[in-house]
Amino acid sequence: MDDRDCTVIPPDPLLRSPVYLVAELGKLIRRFSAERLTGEDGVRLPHVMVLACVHVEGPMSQREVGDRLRMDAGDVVGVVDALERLGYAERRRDPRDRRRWSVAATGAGVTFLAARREQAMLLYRQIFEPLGPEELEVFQGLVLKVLAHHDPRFADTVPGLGSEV
Amino acid sequence: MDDRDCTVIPPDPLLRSPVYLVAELGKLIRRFSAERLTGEDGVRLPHVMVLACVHVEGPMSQREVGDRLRMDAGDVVGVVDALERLGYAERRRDPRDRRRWSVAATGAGVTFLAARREQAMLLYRQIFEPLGPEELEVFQGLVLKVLAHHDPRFADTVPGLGSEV
DNA sequence: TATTGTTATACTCTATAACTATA
DNA sequence: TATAGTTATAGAGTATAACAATA
Repeated sequence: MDDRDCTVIPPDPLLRSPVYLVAELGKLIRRFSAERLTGEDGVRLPHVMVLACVHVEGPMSQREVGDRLRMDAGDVVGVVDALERLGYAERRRDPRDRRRWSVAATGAGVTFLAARREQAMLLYRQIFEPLGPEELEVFQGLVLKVLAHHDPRFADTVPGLGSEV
Repeated sequence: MDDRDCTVIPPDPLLRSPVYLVAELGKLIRRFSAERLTGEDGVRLPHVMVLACVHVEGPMSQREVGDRLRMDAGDVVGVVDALERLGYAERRRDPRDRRRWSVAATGAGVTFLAARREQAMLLYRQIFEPLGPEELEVFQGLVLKVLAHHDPRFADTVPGLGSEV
């Protein structure tokens, strides 16, 4: 048939273009996350990200969470709603600016995060398994270089080491 | 509190994790494509990919297009519908196996593709502008390594050079 | 091969409330 | 004060991508 007729131009430039490859890698990550990271409670990657954000960097407004994680401010609302329903995070009015809600992780949230973070790290080590530590470092550096070029907010993200989730 | 106990790393590991970085890069690419690649006729990236596929590799069935581009077979149907409406592609019986439909690019499609491909290449050169040719090569190699590890179909995609769209 | 429907993500638009700054 | 402008949150709604189920 014509599936494998060893064309003179064997592969296809499309299948090696960085844009296509990044899209495929994104699919792969989403599939992995959905299959093996989504909890019974409906907690998915964005929830873990937000929770980790307010835990690692301390309580902050929803707007700040959105800025940090490059999430739409409106979408943060829903994620925090879910986290609050689960008792993993809580909102308090910022007494200094009552427009703001300060989002903080609760004790239960921290406990949950510890377990889920382990799970996530294991998962992502599996995804990037074929890359050695130096290669992973190079990879992160290259992606950061591209991102920082288009979004100055990535510039202050020092290209040092540290790959958790 | 427990926000800042076990962490000596100031910025935030999340903001440098490969998973997060890939997701952000995906957003960037989608934003660029939507802003500067979407045609008046509603032709978007998937359409260009499918058209390029049947042009570069020759006519093939929709199922084969889906396999090549890792697209869902059902989604290919809609894309080919649109391409056919625009006169850029056509479905015809495969003369060698009349049970099969084969999708082929029309003359108008090839003309359109040439222009749009130029546009796409320019766009993606801009996205990956900060990377030099060697760096881009390394980047592609690393992504391919990860993909091939999880999807054997990427294995035969030789890690040679060739970054078009 | 085609149709239909579901889900997640990213985004837009609008409304409201609380803040800031100025007349 | 009073007024105008800005910001944080919230909700509704849209579009796309990826996929499942089925005809």
